[in-house]
Amino acid sequence: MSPAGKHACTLLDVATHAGVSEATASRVLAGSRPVGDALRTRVLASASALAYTPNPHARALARSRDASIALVVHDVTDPYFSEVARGALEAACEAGRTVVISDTGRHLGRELEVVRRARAQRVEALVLAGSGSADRGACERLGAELLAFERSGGRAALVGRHLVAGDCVRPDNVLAGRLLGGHLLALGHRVVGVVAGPDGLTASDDRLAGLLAVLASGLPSGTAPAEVHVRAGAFTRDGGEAAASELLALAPGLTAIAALNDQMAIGALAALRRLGRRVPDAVALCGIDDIPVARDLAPALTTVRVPMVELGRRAVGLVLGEKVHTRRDECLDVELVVRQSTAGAGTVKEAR
Amino acid sequence: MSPAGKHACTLLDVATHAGVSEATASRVLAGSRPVGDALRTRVLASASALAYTPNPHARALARSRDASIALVVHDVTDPYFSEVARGALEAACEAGRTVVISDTGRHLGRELEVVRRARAQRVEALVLAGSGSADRGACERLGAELLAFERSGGRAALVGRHLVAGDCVRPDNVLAGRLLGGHLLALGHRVVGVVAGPDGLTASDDRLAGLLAVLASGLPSGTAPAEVHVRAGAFTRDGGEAAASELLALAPGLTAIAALNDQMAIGALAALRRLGRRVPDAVALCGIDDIPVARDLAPALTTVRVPMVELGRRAVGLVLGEKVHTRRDECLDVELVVRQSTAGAGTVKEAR
DNA sequence: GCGAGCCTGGCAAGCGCTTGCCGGGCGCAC
DNA sequence: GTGCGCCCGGCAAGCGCTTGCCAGGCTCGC
Repeated sequence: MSPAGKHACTLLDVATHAGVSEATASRVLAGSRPVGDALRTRVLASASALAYTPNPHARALARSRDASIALVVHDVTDPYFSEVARGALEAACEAGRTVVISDTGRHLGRELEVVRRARAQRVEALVLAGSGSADRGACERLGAELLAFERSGGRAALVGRHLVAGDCVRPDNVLAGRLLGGHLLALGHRVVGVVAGPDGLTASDDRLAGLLAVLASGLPSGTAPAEVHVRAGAFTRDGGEAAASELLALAPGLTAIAALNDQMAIGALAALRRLGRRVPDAVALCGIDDIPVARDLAPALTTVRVPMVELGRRAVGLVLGEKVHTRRDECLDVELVVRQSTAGAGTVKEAR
Repeated sequence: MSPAGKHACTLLDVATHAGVSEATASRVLAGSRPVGDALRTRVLASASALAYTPNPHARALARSRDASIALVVHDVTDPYFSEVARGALEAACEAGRTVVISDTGRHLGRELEVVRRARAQRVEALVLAGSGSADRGACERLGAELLAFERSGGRAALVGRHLVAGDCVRPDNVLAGRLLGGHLLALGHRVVGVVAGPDGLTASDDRLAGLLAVLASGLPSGTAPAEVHVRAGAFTRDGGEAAASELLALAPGLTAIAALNDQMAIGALAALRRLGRRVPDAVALCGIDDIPVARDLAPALTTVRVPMVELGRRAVGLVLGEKVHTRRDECLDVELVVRQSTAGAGTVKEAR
């Protein structure tokens, strides 16, 4: 079938077949300039007759702008990131874009390198779903690189973090913290341990700020403030397990542990189990994100639902959407999901 | 710094700076032909002085071969696929390749389309980690497309499935099934429910075959065969939950459930919990894959460890490795991991 | 009725890199 | 000493597509 020499057919084939010039064919297919109806239909017909597929490299070269979007995550196997990636992939696919993905393995160096490459490759858009870093210097270098990327005409979006350049889309982290704090206070907890993320990450800092604000000041209903102990856990399961162990040693009297993400809550659960502290009877436990497996843990994990897929979709939406002059910052709503890990019989209860 | 007009510097810049022709510069950088030492060093020096980055599109266009590899998964949020993706990404990164990823959302149509696009784009390699399909027609079309892809010079590898074209790397699925069967028999289970994957998927069929073979014939040690009930569960958590519910209704007397992957085991666990059947006391439960969360479930899940990351790495290794004439089929070893979900006090025990 | 201006098609010059081919310079064998 | 062949550098022709510019024909205004 078809000439089918070495390549799928080229624009020239289409143009010839339709009896027009290559330029005209290009214009109708790209819609870059109005073309008369007669020709347009002829070209379109020829294109589909020949099953024409434009060569993306030629196009990228000519336009010096690649039509794919680069997605950077810290760890694909982390449910949070894979959900975000899922959303980004869906949106990109719907927009007909291909996405090149990189996994930094939580290395900042890799992140910088990837952004640099994205710039060199002149991809049209960049979505950074890495969780950021406390390292000022690294952040500045990354920011500078991102700025350069934008100045060279690319679009960038950050998921759940701020930088000197790029639009931002994030969950309402402060609210997430407040919700957890309010929930724990209302349940009567007065000594709570917090498994935080790495210092300096907006995601962790904001969640922590919201949580502490509520915990430290009590509820409007008159509920008294609580004593709080904080340990950082790197946002990973193992980090959470370690941090929870320390907390338990440090403050044996605590009746609740709030992990700032679900992965760490899973780790904390393991620590509690290992130490023989029953959840929620002896210690209540909660997380943030509502990763899919949260509901299948035993006890099912109380958490704050973060629209992870939507974060990914929006991020892609931003970088593909029309260019606006001000930097955007979208904040997505979150919602408390109460399950068994904070609701057991032994939990101290108070009138609401 | 540097001319820095619109683009990062080009090969021509390097050549000029080094005082050689573009062709020579190209050859030393690509190593496509020996070049005298003097020139070589000059060129290399200029390249690094100018921080030269080759334009991948120009290269792809000229070579009519893209240096990136396409990775296709059915669902990035499924831990199995994200682990595989992780391995593939690592390997690709080490080999200096970029990877463009597509998530088919478990739609066969998308899969076909993606392969087609990979061909049009002339990517150098394709890694298909989709789990296949029972739909003969779809498989044939996909196989044909893959064949065309290979004939056009691309390399393809399949993870955990066979097709008319492409190398294959997979876990020892039959062994995985046998291990589970042997384990359950040894524990004394004589009525077992099996939550299988979709019919027609090699991964499911092989696991099932291994499991049934052992279950139906007993152990060499003289352990008697078991009565088996099978229900398919689509390899998803929800499918597993539904299938397990059916099994329990169908054969209330079963003392063990073997899910053919961990996701379905998680679903089955939920079903058991909902029905008030304690695990492992009333019903033992086990899965296959050993996804990271398996050990954090309560009870921790007995399963068969599948080297998921390694599957991804190998797949990339195959497509990037030297071209050999025969189709390869790598089978990776698996290992039984016994945890609490089959080890509770109430489990019927027999001498080993 | 005629010129100004607009609309639309085509020409051709690239985008940055690779590669087939040519040719100059050198070493070697006879 | 001369001829042959080899090694390595350069020339230039693309890879497939986009786009600035030009020109022909049209419409419209005066």
